[in-house]
Formats: sequence, C-alpha cells, structure tokens
Amino acid sequence: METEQVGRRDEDRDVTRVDSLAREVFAGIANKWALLVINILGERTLRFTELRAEVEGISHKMLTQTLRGLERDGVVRRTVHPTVPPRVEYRLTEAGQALRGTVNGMCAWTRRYLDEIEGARRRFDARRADAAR
Amino acid sequence: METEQVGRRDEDRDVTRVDSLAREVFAGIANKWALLVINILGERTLRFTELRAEVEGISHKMLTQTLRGLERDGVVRRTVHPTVPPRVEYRLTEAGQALRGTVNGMCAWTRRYLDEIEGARRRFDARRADAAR
DNA sequence: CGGGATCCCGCGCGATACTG
DNA sequence: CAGTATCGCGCGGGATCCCG
Repeated sequence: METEQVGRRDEDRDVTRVDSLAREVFAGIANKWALLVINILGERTLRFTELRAEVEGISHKMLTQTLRGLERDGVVRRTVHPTVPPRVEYRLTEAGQALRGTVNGMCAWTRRYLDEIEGARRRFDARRADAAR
Repeated sequence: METEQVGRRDEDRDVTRVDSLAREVFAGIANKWALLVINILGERTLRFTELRAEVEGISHKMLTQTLRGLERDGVVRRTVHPTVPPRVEYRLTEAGQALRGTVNGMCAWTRRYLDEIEGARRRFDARRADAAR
C-alpha cells in the first residue's frame, strides 16, 4: 500500500483538462469538507446533527451545502423519515463507497508523513526567516 | 483497483479530529489546485510556466501560492538553476510520490462515474425544479 | 430536528506592476 | 522567466431567523 506504482494513462488528463464537467465534479470532491464527510459516512450512516458533531468545526450552513452537493452528484443518499421531529439519514451510495479507498489513502498519507512534514515546515520556515533578515 | 476494500482503523479519525496539525496538512492537499498540481508533477518535472500551462485556468498567483504550500510541506521540491533567465524546476519528493496513487484514484473515480453523476445531477435538478413549482 | 433564506463581513483570489 | 507586493472586488461562508 505504501509506494504503489501507478501507470498513468492518457485519459487521466481528461480530468485535469478541458472536460468541464469532469473538472467540476473533481472540484466538488477535491475539497476538505466533502472529503471529511465522505470519510465519516464511510464508517456508518448518520443523521445530520450527528454528522455535524463528527466533522469538527464545520458550520451548519457548510454541512448542508456540502451534503447537497454530494447528494446531487450521487455520492450520498439522503433518507427522510417522516416522523416528528424529522429524522434524516445520510449514507454513501455505491459511487460514494468507491471513493472510500481514495479518501482513506489521503488520511493514511497524512498520518504516515506527518512527522516528516512537520520537519519540512520547520526547515522551510527557518530558511525564509533568515532570508528575510 | 476499482473497489478496493478498506479496513478503517481507529487512527484514521485522527486526521478528521482534534489533531490540528494533521487537519491543517490534510486541508492543504485536499484542495483542487494542490491535487491537480500533484497529479501533473507526477508525470514529469516541470518549470513554472510549463506547469501553469498544464493546469488550465490557474492564475499566476494561485500557482505560486499552491507551490509554496506544497514545498513547505515537503511534497514538492523546487530547484533553481542560477542561469539567466532563471530556470526553476518543480518535482515531487518522495512524500509527494506517495500521494500519486491517491490522486490518481480520484481522477479514475471521476472518469469511472462521470456518466452516473451526470444522470444523478439531472434527476436531482429535475426533482428540485418541480418541487419549486 | 433539518434546512431553507437573508444579511453582511472578511479574505481569497485575480489583475497589475515592479525586482532580480 | 520566476517571484513578491499591493490593491480592490466579489463571493464564500458564518450568524441569525424562520418554517415544516
């Protein structure tokens, strides 16, 4: 899992290039809130408020917004139980599940390199600090 | 590669939770410009201007900013050739290489589900449109 | 409880100009 | 060519209020 060799294929470029829909979709998930939400919903189905508690620091508005986006793209399924008070549950769709690996990869990477990164930052900041002297 | 089963481990939560450094780092790469740049530099080493041409739509300022961030976190290595005019090359570090798999995963996912997503969007928008009636 | 709508502030980001 | 700095505006996003 560590250093998997990846053969780039030409079509990979489509995402980064002209295809505007692909770019839009990519941008929609390549954002921290979306990824964090996917990461959490990967574990289990959650209600809005529960989810909000899990994703530390997200505002009410950003969560709804993120969820709408993911729902619209068919990554998340929203289920409303018509009770009172209402009970709304969010879970990953099939497509959403397919993203778990990727998202987990990013989390794993962060953990794996955290110390190195901390060091890299210190060195970088130090260099700049005395360059600014 | 498609639907890799991933066992969640408890530590995965660290990234999404209290550890502020991890969160910061995660947020740094979980953004579309950073991921696009990593994706492109995964292919080959590039100069600033070349890179700018590859990442369609990125502004001069955003590119520098993104590159500084990645350099600071030790994801990208910046090499200055003291010629005139200056030649500056960017390439992935070891840590950066380790991200390629993940980033490619996101690209692959986008391609793989693009049609489904397009359909999901149409249905979603249609539902809202007549709900708004 | 879930989530729309509105208001408004702050800063993200683009444009432009200047240095080495 | 690569990069920093400055300015200015536009909109992202938080706070708040209301509704089913």
